[in-house]
Amino acid sequence: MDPAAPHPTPSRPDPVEEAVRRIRAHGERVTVARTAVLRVLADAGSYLTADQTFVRVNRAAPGVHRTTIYRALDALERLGLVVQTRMGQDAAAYQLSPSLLGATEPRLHVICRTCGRVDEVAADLLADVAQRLAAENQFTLDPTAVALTGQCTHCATGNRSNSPR
Amino acid sequence: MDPAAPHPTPSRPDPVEEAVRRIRAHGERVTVARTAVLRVLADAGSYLTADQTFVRVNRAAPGVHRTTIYRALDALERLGLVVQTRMGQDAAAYQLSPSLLGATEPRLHVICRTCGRVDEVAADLLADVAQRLAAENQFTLDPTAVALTGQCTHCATGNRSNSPR
DNA sequence: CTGCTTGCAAAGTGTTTGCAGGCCC
DNA sequence: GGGCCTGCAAACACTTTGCAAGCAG
Repeated sequence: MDPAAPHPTPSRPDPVEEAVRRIRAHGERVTVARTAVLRVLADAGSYLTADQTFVRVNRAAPGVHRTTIYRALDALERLGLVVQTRMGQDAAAYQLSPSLLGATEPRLHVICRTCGRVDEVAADLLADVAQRLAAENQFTLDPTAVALTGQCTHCATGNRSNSPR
Repeated sequence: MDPAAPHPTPSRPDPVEEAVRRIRAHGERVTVARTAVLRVLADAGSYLTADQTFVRVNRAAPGVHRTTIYRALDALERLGLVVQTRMGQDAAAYQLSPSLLGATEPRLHVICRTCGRVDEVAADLLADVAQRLAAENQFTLDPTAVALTGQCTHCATGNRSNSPR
């Protein structure tokens, strides 16, 4: 409850501050909408869709238009501050870039095709794959943008009682 | 050009015939639309979107409605005869199930985030990943449904002259 | 004949665009 | 103050749904 130490890692300031710095460094503008989007993504534990971001941003900064969320997310992605991932058929999902979080590895998730559940998995899972792609196909894999689809044990064992989505 | 040997592997007849057999085995109906969809997918070298399938089906069987393509693809996917993959932001892409082609491994592709190009890669690329997911996360990976995103050398080397999509 | 499939039209969802006004730098 | 960002409305692409008619089994 110490207001002076909101985070366990004081050495890493605030990802939002760092992001703002980088926006300026790129010569782009820091606006209420963009800052709010960054804050919301920073506070979110995992992926957020554009719509979820819209809802949360409007709690803190009412009046921000849905279109602006899309444009802000797009701009932040171009600046490398936000990463977009596609999971299944659904809306695109966004998270802060690992570089802002001090993480060397991005968060990696698997999604169950049947029940739609999302689980986090070992971040280095695709390390070998990335190396092989670089060597054999001259292709630089973006592990964050990869959505691994399949089935969780619960659904794979023929459990049909799950909500199909 | 020998009409009696259209395929180098005569032991495997026609994926469409096999698919039709399985449709019947599941107690579902074999229709012109479904057969045409299967034929088109069988003849296609790689992924087809629903719309591409629609266009090609209508060349062979004019009058088939776009909605029917969606419903046919959905039905065939439920029967395990067709696999759907999402690539980037674009429309869903479909291919015949590997089980129909006698292949043990599905086709695997990488897509360049910048220029949108799709390349086929080694089919066993994700074998280790699948094993790890099974062991560590009790998760059955569906390699066919995975779209690997990243950048091709051409775009990664700062080449900005590409059509951005 | 029974009811799964289809055609048609319309709605739905997620996302993008054009334009005028507003705010950041 | 110049021009990037935004709000608003409309368009957009892809996909789904309701209903009546049609065809497979």
